[in-house]
Amino acid sequence: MEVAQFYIDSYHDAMDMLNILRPSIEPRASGHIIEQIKMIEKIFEAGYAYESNGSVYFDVIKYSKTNNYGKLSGRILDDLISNTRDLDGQDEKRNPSDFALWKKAQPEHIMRWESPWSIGFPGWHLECSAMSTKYLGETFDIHGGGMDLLFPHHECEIAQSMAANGKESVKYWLHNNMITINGQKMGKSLGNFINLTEFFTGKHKALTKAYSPMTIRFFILQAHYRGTQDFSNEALLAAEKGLKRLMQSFETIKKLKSSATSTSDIKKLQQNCYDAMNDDLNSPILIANLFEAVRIINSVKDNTETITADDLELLQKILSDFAIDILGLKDENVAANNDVVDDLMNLIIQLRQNARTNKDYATSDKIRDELAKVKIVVKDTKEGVVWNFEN
RNA sequence: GGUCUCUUGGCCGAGCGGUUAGGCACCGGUCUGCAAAACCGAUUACUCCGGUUCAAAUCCGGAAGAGACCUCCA
Repeated sequence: MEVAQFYIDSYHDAMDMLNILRPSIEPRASGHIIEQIKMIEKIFEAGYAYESNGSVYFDVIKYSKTNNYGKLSGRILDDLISNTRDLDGQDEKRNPSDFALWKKAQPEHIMRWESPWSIGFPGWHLECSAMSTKYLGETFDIHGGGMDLLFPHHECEIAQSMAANGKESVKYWLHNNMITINGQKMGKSLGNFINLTEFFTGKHKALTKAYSPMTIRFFILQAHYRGTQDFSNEALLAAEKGLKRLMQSFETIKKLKSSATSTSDIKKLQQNCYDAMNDDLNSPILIANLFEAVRIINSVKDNTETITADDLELLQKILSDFAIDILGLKDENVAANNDVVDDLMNLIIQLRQNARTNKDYATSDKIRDELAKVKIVVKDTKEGVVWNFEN
């Protein structure tokens, strides 16, 4: 339990940093043994379970006579039977494709619960079916998961729920694909495994620098969830810059002035954003549209485009709705929420401005360079000097 | 070995038969004391070989390469 809690906590920490909302319920399998035993009993009553040597198995062959086992993963049962490898302990099953609902524990096994069949533990597909039924009902809308769980895990879930409840449990399945590192799959055995904390701190030999949680989030959103995605320093660097440009537009838009006419079709842009998300959550297309918004914002600022007050409001809403609420991005810039820092910076910038007025560029450049070393960026814009912390 | 998926320009990544995806990098320009930021412009594609079609990155067949699953770890 202590080990599990450690990893649950570090998982929560990482998810919080990525600005991922916490679920309302995070049920644990070990806390739902009773529900799982009850579900096995229901499957028994339906006639799709059998006991063998203290363990209970699901009769896939019988199930497939009236149901399509393999419909989610596109597998054919006959192929599965002929291609199953010879494994130890298969002799308890009537058929190699049958899967465990309850396993009798070996003497050394640490998971031990009482059940009508033996002291043991539930089969590894069962907890998902039992817990989802308990908290979401016999039928619920969306079931997510990684592509690697598609078969056999999710296929078995479908069969179990169907057998126990007599109806389809899930309306839509969402499977996200795997990630690769420099074109190679990420795997502990390959030694190229990078965890989130290592991304955030940059402490990994494959990383040349640290990448902020929002950079990672934005990077992931730039690829479609169903495709594989390749991590590399170059790609992460590109995402970091792109995100910076996107977030900068949030500041820029606040200062824009409206005109009598708009040179861009903002309503069309909004529709394009909705269309992108409606097309199987096509976040890369959505982001492309958001960059169109950025372009418009910057152009209005540069007086090469104009925008009406209504459109300006709509544009602000688009950014807020799609970038913040839907994509879950947030501004990571450290604000100067400290009056002392503000006063000091104003003083320094004043001194630098004096030097510039006197054409003492050696001094003004030195101030800028030295500030850059402590991660403070100074920019001379038409509207005046702007400074902020580099994150 | 079996089943399935993928292969896009320097990098990442959309695309589902005809229309500029987008981001980053690079090059030229505008602006700037310089830089940064921003804007404008240019350039670089569709693994290979056949086929279907007026038209293919997109459909079909084949080859090569990569990946996932085929494990009572969830």
